Amino acid sequence: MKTGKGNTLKEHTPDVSGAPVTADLPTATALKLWIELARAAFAVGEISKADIHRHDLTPAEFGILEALYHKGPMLLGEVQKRILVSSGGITFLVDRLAKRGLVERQECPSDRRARYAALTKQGTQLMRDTFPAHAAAIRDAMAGLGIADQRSVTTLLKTLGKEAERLAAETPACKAAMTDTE
Amino acid sequence: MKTGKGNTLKEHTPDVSGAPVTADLPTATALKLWIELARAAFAVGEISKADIHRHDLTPAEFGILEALYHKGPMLLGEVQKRILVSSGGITFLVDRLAKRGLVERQECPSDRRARYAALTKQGTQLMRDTFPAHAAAIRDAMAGLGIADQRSVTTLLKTLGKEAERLAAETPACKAAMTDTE
DNA sequence: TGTTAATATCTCAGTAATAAGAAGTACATC
DNA sequence: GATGTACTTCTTATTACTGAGATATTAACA
Repeated sequence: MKTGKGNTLKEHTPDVSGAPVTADLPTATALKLWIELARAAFAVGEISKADIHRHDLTPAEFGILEALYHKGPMLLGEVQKRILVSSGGITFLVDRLAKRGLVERQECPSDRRARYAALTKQGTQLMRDTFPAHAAAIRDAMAGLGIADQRSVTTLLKTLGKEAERLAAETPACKAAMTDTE
Repeated sequence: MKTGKGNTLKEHTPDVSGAPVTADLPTATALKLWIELARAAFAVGEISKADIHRHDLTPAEFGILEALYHKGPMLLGEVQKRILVSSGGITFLVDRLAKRGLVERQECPSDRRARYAALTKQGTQLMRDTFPAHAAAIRDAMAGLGIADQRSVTTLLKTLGKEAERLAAETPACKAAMTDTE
């Protein structure tokens, strides 16, 4: 496999010789969860990425197309928040999609600084052709759990994610990084 | 996270105008789960990354140090499988850590192709100093859920992840990528 | 009005990583 | 032994993206 962006981090299980790091129970529990969370997200991400690469797109590019496909034209800043890239990144990515004729920029009548990104006919067609198969690949990737389990994990992860995002937003070091994308 | 590297992907919720993509129930459920899985992993990854960056390390570098700290000297290939980077990546990362005096290469007596990576005294000391705080940061990141919920999510994600990895391993496009590290 | 701050996008140098393949080494089978 | 295959690390070129700052516009308020 390859590591998706910054997506590394495995095993923290404290055991072996020489270097004792006996974590307390809440910490040990959280570390185990982090391992499984990272592993699961990575594995599903690989499946998603493999499918996306079949169309010569990066995950970030596909994220943009997907957002525009489902929500219609969006301001660049809105897309940026949604797919979580840097401000430079969204410009770069939209440029590249525009060069391929999948996306176009449109002026914003009420704010001359801002630009909309919108799918072209070709871009819409591409998504119409490819999204169902992509969704099916994700569905298959999740097939280890039944629907009921998937629902409960979703609920719990939503709670977990919200709190982590809240915490990240007030962590000094993250704050700088997040204000850019959030 | 990062997916990093490649860890993007948000919302697939099918709604809006013009472009109908009404997914069936299992697919819609899986897509919702994927959104929350990616968001949660990303948010926790950001917190982890912010902590790691305080020591001027990348997540991948920290992953190596962590593995060596807990398991002792390992073959480069073993480390590579563990932290999920490419074969070139592990060479690059160990080089960089070696330049900083945190890690050293050791010959393998039984196989002259292979090299061990091992923490230096300085590297061990660094982990001793920084790992507890890092573990605490992860614990706080997970604090949105109680211990019992964390345990059940861990169990479910383990099942999910195993199946996704199994599936990825037999998906042609992933296969090539996986054989490199797994 | 003029000044200052906040927004929205863009530019560009820098970087962590990947991908593909080279080189050396081990091993199985003949 | 000789030969072909598989494995382990390293090299080199390329890439997708970040981060810091530039530019242009809007908004806030004295």
